[in-house]
Amino acid sequence: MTHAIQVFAEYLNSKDLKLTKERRAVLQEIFLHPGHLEAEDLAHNLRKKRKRASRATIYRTLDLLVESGIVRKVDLGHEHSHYELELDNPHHEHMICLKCGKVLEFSDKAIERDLNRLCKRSGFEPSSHRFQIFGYCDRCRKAREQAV
Amino acid sequence: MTHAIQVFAEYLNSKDLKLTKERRAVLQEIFLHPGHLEAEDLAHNLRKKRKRASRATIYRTLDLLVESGIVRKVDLGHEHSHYELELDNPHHEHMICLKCGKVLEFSDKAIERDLNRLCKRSGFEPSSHRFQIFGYCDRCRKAREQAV
DNA sequence: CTCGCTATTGAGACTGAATCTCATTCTCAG
DNA sequence: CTGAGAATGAGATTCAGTCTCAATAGCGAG
Ligand SMILES: [Mn+2]
Ligand SMILES: [Mn+2]
Ligand SMILES: [Zn+2]
Ligand SMILES: [Zn+2]
Repeated sequence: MTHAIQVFAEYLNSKDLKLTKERRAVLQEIFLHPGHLEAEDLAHNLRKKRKRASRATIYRTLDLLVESGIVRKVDLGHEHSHYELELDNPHHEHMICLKCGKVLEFSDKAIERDLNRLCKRSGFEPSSHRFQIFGYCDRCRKAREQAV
Repeated sequence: MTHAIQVFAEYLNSKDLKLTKERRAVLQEIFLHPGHLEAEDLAHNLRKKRKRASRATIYRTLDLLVESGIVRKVDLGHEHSHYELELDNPHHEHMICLKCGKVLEFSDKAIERDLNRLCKRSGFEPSSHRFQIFGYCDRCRKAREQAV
């Protein structure tokens, strides 16, 4: 957290931007709720704490946090974006349960190797990628099997 | 195309739905422009041919085509969906050029194997997945290297 | 072929996520 | 402490996609 604030402050400074109380509050809130969060949750949580920030500010701040490498935008197949910490949280992919929404994280060297091999073969220079698996988590799978 | 119409007609029939001229026109248009198409393009193309169909009808028809297994919805990282033929077009993943928008398709047995292995390990039952690689296609990569 | 029950259509209202506008307020370097 | 410039919030706006509902069309029975 302290480290993140520092990184953020430096980033903002380098761009002649300012570290406002709203931006600080958003970053703090992200640390309080680790995991995959959405902008509206953030707004909601801040409101409960009387640290309200407008939707516009929250989205603007999230963009800045992404640019500064503190937060990462993730696609979980919903109609809106999710965000997760990038600091101390290495790249990974997601399995998403279609029943309960649970998200499992995974990463696999073999897949990354294959990806690079495939890109090389087509002369494609990869800069990012994402891999999502939709299905049923252990719990929900068992519940379905019962039902049959 | 003939086959697709037949599949569609059967699907519609099985659901007590009707094969209207709008639905036929949409399906026909999809065959005329193979590749990754978007709903608005479809609307535009049909309008040029005086076969206009409303946005609502186009989206409704695309849903039906997906349900009947003729068309597949694909995510290319844009804010809107793309669609591609599913008939005679086996599952594959996409590389998307950030410069020119070009889309390369690829598929890889090793990745599919890894995916299944990883799911098994977590007790996750996969039902679908998608893998996107963002970066620069061969052409654009070379143009960038020149620029340096 | 005609009838009539249903499904379908289109215009436009609506939604939800995200972005923009702009007048007012805040930050921080000097 | 101050002022230039950045940031904020309310609300308007955008954009893809969905919904509503009155008018229309498909199609199976007869
Ligand atoms: Mn994650
Ligand atoms: Mn494709
Ligand atoms: Zn689950
Ligand atoms: Zn390109």
